[in-house]
Amino acid sequence: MNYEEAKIKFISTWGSLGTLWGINKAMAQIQALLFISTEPLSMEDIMAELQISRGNTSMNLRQLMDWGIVTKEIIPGERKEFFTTEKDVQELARIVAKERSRREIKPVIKVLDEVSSIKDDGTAKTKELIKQTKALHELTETADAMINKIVNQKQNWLTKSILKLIG
Amino acid sequence: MNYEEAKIKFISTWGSLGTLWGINKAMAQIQALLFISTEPLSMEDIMAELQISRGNTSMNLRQLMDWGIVTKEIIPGERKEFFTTEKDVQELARIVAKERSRREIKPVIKVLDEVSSIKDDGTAKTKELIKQTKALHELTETADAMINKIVNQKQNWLTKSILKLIG
DNA sequence: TTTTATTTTCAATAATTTTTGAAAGTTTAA
DNA sequence: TTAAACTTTCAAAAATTATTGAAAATAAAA
Repeated sequence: MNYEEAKIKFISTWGSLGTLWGINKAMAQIQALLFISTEPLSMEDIMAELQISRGNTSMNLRQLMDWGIVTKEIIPGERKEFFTTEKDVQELARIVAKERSRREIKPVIKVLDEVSSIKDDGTAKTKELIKQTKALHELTETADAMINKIVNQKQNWLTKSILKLIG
Repeated sequence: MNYEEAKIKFISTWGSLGTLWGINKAMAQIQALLFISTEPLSMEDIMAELQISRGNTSMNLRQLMDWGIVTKEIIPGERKEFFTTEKDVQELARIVAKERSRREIKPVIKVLDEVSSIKDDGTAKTKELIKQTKALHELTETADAMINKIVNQKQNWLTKSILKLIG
């Protein structure tokens, strides 16, 4: 596998993994492209590399900036805008975890809390609903807290020392 | 909020959260319905409750069984098939984590390994591709191992004692 | 066996999501 | 100013994904 092949394979794989961290294909591919690029890229560069339209590029770059993953670079003497992505994988994981928590998990925790707090009317089905949604509430809250804690750690959790700790 | 309202709210919220754990809306809603039901439900029951077609119900039940989340129950004297879901949230988390790892994360780790192993031709762009995909490979592998370890623990990680440990 | 109940399959349809491209908007330079 | 370079917006089109429903398949009962 040469450079070009590897690059294409990486971008397309990372793109289809987008769903796993809650973003769409084009968005993930733009991020992937920037992630392995040695210098900032313009919209033209991105359009050409990924063969996508101007509108698509513009909208997805905007979303990536909303997430805080991509930033605009001002290059002296250039009129075009250039873009870069966060290059540190750990920081990237931190941002993604925080955003998903805020956008998706926290709202669900709220609903689970509301639903599990209805008045117990004594019927079996109400008891079951309360019991099960309470359990789900606790699970979701703990998992959310855990992920944020791990990802926000100052020390490098990638060193796997933490794995031993948990084991 | 009364029982009916709470039930509807729970099912629809859990359904739209489906994407977060990688399954579609109907699939998540069927699971949610079974999760708060006090007894096994037939296909008819599910169709009526969720207002979805027979084909849809059949296909999504099959998928849930493939995941190992839902099981068929034989009820003596009944000709219809009945279904139940795993009721323990911790076990549910274990199954979901294991399946997602197998279906989605492991294949990505493999690609990242391949891509990061290309020959270093000395150019800056190749060096960057190798460096960044290596970092992503390590991140993904560690996160995958960590999640599986946490979720497979015998002791109840929901008790939050583990949170203190990590902190 | 034949009939009846039930489930599965799958082509067609519907719903949703993504992408395009051109007009409108903005910014910089002359 | 005005013009040129560049970006954003958004309605329409394309692509993808989910859902339906009826015919085919399967299983149980008569």
